[in-house]
Amino acid sequence: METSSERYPIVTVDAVLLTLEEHQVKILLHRRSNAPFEGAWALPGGYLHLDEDADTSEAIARVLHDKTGLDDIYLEQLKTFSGPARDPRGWSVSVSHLALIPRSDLPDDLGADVGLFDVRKLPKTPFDHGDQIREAVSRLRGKGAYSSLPVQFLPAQFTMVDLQQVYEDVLGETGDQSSFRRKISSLDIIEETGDLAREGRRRPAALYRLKAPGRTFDQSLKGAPRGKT
Amino acid sequence: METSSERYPIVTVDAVLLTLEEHQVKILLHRRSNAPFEGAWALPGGYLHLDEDADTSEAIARVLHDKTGLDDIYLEQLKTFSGPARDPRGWSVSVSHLALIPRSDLPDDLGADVGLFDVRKLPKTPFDHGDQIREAVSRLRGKGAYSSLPVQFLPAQFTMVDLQQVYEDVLGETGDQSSFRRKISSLDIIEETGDLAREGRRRPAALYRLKAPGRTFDQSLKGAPRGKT
DNA sequence: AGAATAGTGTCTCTGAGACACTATGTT
DNA sequence: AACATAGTGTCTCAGAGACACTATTCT
Repeated sequence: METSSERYPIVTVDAVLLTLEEHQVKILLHRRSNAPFEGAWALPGGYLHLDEDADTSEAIARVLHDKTGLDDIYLEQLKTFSGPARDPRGWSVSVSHLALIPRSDLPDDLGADVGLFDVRKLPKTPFDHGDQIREAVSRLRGKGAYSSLPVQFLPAQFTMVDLQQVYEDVLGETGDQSSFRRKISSLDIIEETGDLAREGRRRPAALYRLKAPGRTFDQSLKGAPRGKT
Repeated sequence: METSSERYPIVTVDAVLLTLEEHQVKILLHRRSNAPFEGAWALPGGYLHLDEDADTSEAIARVLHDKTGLDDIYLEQLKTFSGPARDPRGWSVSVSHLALIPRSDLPDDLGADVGLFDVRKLPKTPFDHGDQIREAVSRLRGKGAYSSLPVQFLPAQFTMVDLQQVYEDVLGETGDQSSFRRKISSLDIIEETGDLAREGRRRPAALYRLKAPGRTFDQSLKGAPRGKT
């Protein structure tokens, strides 16, 4: 029966970490400090630590923590990429994850080896990172129209106007205010906090938050809240 | 200390192979011939063959070919399951796939170590196969309402009435004929073959086929038609 | 009070479901 | 011709977009 043809493949985890900056969907890339492709802009990723990771979501959460200092990032599994050629080190499997984060959770200055890039103007990336990014953006846009994914780009409290702006930035189209509010209400994913956003302008807006801590319905519960360290 | 391969986890591929029999969604399980869980009903699955598999989809296609003799099965990647506890042999990663097949493509008699089970009355399954099955059925039902997934349960040629029956079997609810035809037309996924199905009953029905060989839109192109070998 | 932004009421038009009808084959 | 199943026409109602209106706060 099993005559293992060789041994096991290399296994890694990667994250397509997206955020919104200047009304553009941007991706966080990181300069590789090791071979292969040392010095190239690439997705944050790394190996599993079999002695500490509970699953691949925890593994990528750990990697992101180590590379960006952030915890409690919204994560969901995207797709697994595999094959003999995608990594020059040999037959490999990469479990790719979608990560979403408000721009304000990142430091203003990211440093020299971390950068945010408009997803429509990407630098050359190694491996199949381009495919992973395309997959992630397509997931965001595809489900974005009627899911709670874009909410992850906002801080915990936000106004309806903020929310509408985010959806429009993600989908690249503007819409009617009244229709938007109706649609969001029917999705039943946010609730009023009771507070108001008074930012010195004119009439203050009501503040909302995501309803269930565990986000929406289908895939989302995966690597979501992470009560982790 | 356990067999832990220290650096890399065990990597396997599994398939949740679904079909439709007697208007029920059924899953193909297979009696394990090896440890662990020898003799238990489990998902068909196996190891990667690094010297012959081009990716995980090809790997699971090869496994299914070896276990059922079938080629050209509709496949799409489902999700990757991982963790230290899901397999007693150690930290493991399983890339799970959804496979759909017409009942008529399977032999009438499946033999003693292959069985079809109603997805609502599953036998005990080892590993996290129960989770994988739930995930697959939920994907089928979730996307089934407006995707071309259920078409994969039918042979290459089928009538509108056949098609409606399949959707209703999958979703578990009946609907209006006129509405159904309008919805399917708007999806633009099938086309008339020009032939008629004359099965000795009364008026013959027009025959249809899936439009693009590459199925629908979003995820489906993954492991789809497979001009394999 | 007036300006500016937040938030709502409502008209219309489209699209889905319900249901009755027509069409075309078999016996 | 009668019948059974395939396939279509159309009515109605609910929901989405467009747009004008009202509400609340700041200066």
